[in-house]
Amino acid sequence: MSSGETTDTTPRVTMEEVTALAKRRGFIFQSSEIYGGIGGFFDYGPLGAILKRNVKDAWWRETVQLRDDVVAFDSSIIMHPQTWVASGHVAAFHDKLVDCKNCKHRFRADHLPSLDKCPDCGMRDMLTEPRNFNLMMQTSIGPMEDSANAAYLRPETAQGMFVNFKNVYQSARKRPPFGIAQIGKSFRNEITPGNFTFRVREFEQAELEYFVPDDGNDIKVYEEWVTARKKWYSDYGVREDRLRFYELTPAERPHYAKAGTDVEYLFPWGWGELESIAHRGTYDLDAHMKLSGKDLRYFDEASKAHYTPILIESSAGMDRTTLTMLIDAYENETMVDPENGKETKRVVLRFHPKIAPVQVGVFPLARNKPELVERAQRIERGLRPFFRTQYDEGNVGQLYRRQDEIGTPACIMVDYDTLTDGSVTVRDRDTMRQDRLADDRLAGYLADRLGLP
RNA sequence: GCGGGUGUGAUGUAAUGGCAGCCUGCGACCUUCCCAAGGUUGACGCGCGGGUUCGAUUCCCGCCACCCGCUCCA
Repeated sequence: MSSGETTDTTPRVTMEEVTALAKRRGFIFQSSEIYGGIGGFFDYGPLGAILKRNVKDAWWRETVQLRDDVVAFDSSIIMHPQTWVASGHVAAFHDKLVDCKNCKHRFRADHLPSLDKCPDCGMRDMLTEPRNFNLMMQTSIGPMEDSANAAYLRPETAQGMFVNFKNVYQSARKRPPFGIAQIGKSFRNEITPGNFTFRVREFEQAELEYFVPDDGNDIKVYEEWVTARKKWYSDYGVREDRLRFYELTPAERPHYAKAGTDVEYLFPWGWGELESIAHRGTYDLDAHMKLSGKDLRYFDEASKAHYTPILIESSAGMDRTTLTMLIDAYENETMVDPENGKETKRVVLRFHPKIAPVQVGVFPLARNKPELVERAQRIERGLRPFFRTQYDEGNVGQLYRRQDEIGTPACIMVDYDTLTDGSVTVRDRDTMRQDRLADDRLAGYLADRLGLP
């Protein structure tokens, strides 16, 4: 969309490679596969669950833990149905849509001048009946199914923080500027799920709602958050040339928003949105105040007056970010052995050490030598409280390749010298270089290489 | 939801109206020991449901899932 793109848009990997590896190594599976699968839902396997957790932890650490102006939150998935009236989701998600059977275009029924003629191709009698497309998932509260107790699964986590603004501001003893953050599941009846875990019907969001006073600093705070989020992606190793921060034009953003930025990653199928950072004005709190009749303003001691805070929001998709980490780390590498000139290939996931599901692999040089096995297992157990470790044994080359394929940054080999002088070799995932060091230096070396636990 | 395509072990694939073969991976054992070494061996498959047929993984129909577009935008 933005002009003057200089990025090489050639996919580095295909989605087939990524999905095959994700399944073979236990990152991500299609949900309910033995029953034929169910569209738009996925399960995270042993490595994927850790990867996603690490992504969420990284977000939480930088957004909540390391700041004194953001507090934690965890709201319920099902909220009072009026919430979604105020948020606009009931209206927006209840639009009647018609399709043209001739040109296949789709229109909002209330935007059409006539229901018998297609505004695009001009054909008559090709439009379908207006149909409801409610993108919110419905359920019912209580054992009796009737319309009186209908409820929705939240399509975003943000509203839980909006409606609780006053609870938090009173109990946490915070005054704007301050933020509320949460990570949680949301649900949408996407018309067309697809692109693996990119567009799904059940997904996890990490959302920050930052409330600022209307003192003229709102744009500055918004820009600080854009900068903070840029730093986050960069700190966790997403390639800069595959990431862009697209600033929305006034026409592209809602009428109440003074600014908006989409964070986009270059997926194999093209640019896709990971996160949206938005200046939302007082729109959300105003809507809830109007519908509920409750006062959601805060009291400013200095001026002895009540104000509605301005909202700066960052809303990031955790499944999308996890997928980004997987794709961005994926590398098909061809190497030439300097000794014999032979070409070898390997698949390596270059995860940032802090999000790699396994950080340290520990192996004995030979599996049929009990003293090597015992020593390697002892070292692995010693590192386990501080790093995500994995013990394995087998053929040396296979052990390394297997760890490359799941993105383990460091591998420790216990050999015969270990038994005599206690030294081990540490093999680096990216350079494949090996360093020999004394075992009492191991923990410090790894902490340095992988980051503090 | 609409149009087009696809569906064979965990992965990537081959062939076939009558035994489904292979690569990689995975497990066990032997041997070797520093980058997918060698040997022996094992487990796992025709997406689901109907129909045609003596017999269907193969042909037909329906469903489901996936891929490409429309749509959606965390």
